Amino acid sequence: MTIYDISEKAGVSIATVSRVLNGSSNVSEKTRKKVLDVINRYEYTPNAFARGLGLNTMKTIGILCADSSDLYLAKGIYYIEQKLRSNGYDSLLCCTGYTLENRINSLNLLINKKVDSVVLVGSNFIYENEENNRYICNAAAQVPIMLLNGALDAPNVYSIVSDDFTSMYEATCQMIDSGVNDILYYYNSASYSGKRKLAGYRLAMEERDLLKSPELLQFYRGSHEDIPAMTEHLKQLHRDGLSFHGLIAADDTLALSAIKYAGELGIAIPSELSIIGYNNSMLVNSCVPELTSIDNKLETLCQHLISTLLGVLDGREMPKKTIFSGELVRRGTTR
Amino acid sequence: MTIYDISEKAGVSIATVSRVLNGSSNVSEKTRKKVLDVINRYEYTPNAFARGLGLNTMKTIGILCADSSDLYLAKGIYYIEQKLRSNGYDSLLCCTGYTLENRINSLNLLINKKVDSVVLVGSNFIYENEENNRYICNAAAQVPIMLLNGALDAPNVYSIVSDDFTSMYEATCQMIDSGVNDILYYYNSASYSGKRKLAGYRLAMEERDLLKSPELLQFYRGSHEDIPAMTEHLKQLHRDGLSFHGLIAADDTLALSAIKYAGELGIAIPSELSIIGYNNSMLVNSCVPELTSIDNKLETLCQHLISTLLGVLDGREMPKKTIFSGELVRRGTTR
DNA sequence: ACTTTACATGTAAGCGTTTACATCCCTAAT
DNA sequence: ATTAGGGATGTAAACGCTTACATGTAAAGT
Repeated sequence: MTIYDISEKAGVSIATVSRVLNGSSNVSEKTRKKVLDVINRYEYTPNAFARGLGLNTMKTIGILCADSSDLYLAKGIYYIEQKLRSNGYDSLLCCTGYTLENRINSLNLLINKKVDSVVLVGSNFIYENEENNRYICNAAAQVPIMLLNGALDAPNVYSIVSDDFTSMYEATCQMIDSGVNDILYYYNSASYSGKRKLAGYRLAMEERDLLKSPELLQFYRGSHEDIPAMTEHLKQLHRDGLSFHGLIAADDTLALSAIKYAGELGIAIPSELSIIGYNNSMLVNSCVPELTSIDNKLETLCQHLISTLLGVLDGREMPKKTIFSGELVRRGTTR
Repeated sequence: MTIYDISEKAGVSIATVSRVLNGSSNVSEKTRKKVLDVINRYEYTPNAFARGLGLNTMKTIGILCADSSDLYLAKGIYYIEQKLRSNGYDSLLCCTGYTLENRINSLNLLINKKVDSVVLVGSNFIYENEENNRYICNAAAQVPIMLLNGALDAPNVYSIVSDDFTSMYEATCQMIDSGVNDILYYYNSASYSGKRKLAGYRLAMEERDLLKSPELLQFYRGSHEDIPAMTEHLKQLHRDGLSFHGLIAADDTLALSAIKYAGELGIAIPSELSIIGYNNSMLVNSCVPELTSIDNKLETLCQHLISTLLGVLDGREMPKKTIFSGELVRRGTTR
């Protein structure tokens, strides 16, 4: 069933059919009805390839992320997908894992698929090394690139970020003000936002001259899902004699492992150990006591990302970088 | 940069360029090299639309799921996406939510996008009412449909399911054998696999005449992420005087809420309350004690789904339904 | 009544591939 | 030397749509 069949059955030319298909104004109400009628009767839908060839767009946005099974990224993908769909766009998902080469390949692949834009979900896509970010700039030469929680100052790339630095700074200050001086920072990522979070903690601690030992910065290598391994890591630190009465984690899973660690060692929360997580994910309610966590307003970020994207695709001038501040949500793991 | 530019620069016809692009055999090694050289030098990539128009396939598989932010579904999507990519296919993701109308729309949309197949992730897509499943059959008339954890006997639809019935039956038997007679069944979905799980529990209980009260079947309505609400629900049951020394949950989140419930009421696990969850997700390690849970081998299912799909696309005869059995992974919430 | 205008519709030329078919040239068999 | 055969290459038609341009028609203005 092609546009020719429809035009024939409706007794008009293919141009007219195409016009009603594309909502062109130059069609009389009568013929529009007639054509629409035939289209519905035969359940005709235009061939997407041919349409793409003609229009050079498929109303599809590429989504690139490291790992769609990550709790936080999955949420981001979900919001973005939803909001795109309600604006008439589809999304093409690519999970790249964490190697640069795969990322470059996936990005090119998406662009070859003729997506109208690609949004990079998560800051793992931004590198310290300028050279490594060139693949993003190359891509941006073809289509606008949207960065969720990552920032890069380059033509045709737009960044939507949460102010992780300030969130972490303020959370640390508040924990210090509550009377905790020896605060361990527990993190597992050296990504763009990972660095910003760390910097926030660091500033708060250094301002008060509390960052006495490099041991207070603890990096966990390993799967972002492997809570037992994280717990074990903390227990090892304990055995090694490291002492801390506060723990700030760069992710809720890390914080959760701290709760387990405390539970297994009989350390009381929050009287002997205060804990703050990050992301305010569903995990915060899964534990006892419930986890104090920083909410970085993912849905707001996504909402804004999509409206920026739609603006860009519409040819409007849009802000290159937008920053949203987060919020500390207090629960049982802090005083 | 089109195939014409390349053919010109390489001094051959577009047909030859197309042949090397598609790995056709009828090209001399010398010209193949020459053309490849030009292609690489100019970083040419064929236009996906034009190619699609000619070949009528885009090497893209549609993925339909209710909610990609669901822990379990997200994992499934991840595995499928990975395995597709490593076989040269891309994936187009659609989250439909839980209404039939949205599903029908999304499915049609994917097919209009000319995907080569669509895989439905999660059994929420299968309805009791035969009539409601017709949308799947309609779709199957166009492209093969793959069902992950849902089954439908229809032409051109292939089902890959875990044997939730047996897993649940055996888990229930084991809990009974461990000395627990009053086992609450806690569930939140009446989907295809939801029903099968329930039936497994039911059989085990009824065989021993232990299903004394309908109160032992507790349905939780509400967000699959809202653990506090689930916990509250259980506490309400307790207040209402319902007594149980075992709880089997259709999902780990539900089981987690039971752990919280026990914690808040000072009920000892597992001596006073045994708990079994479902999915063996990352949540099982996030709590104290760690959660005994049924692993339904999601990765195996996905692996199998993809190889079946590739077989089907390859024109081979493939099994219409494949069943994998699960496994009870014992941890601290059971004796 | 005749021109102008504006709107509705049709015609045909792309868009960038794939591929059936035609052509050419070279090798090998007679 | 002649010819059949086959591999390499080119030509051109298709794929199904969009859209600039041409054409036609009816209402409005003179």
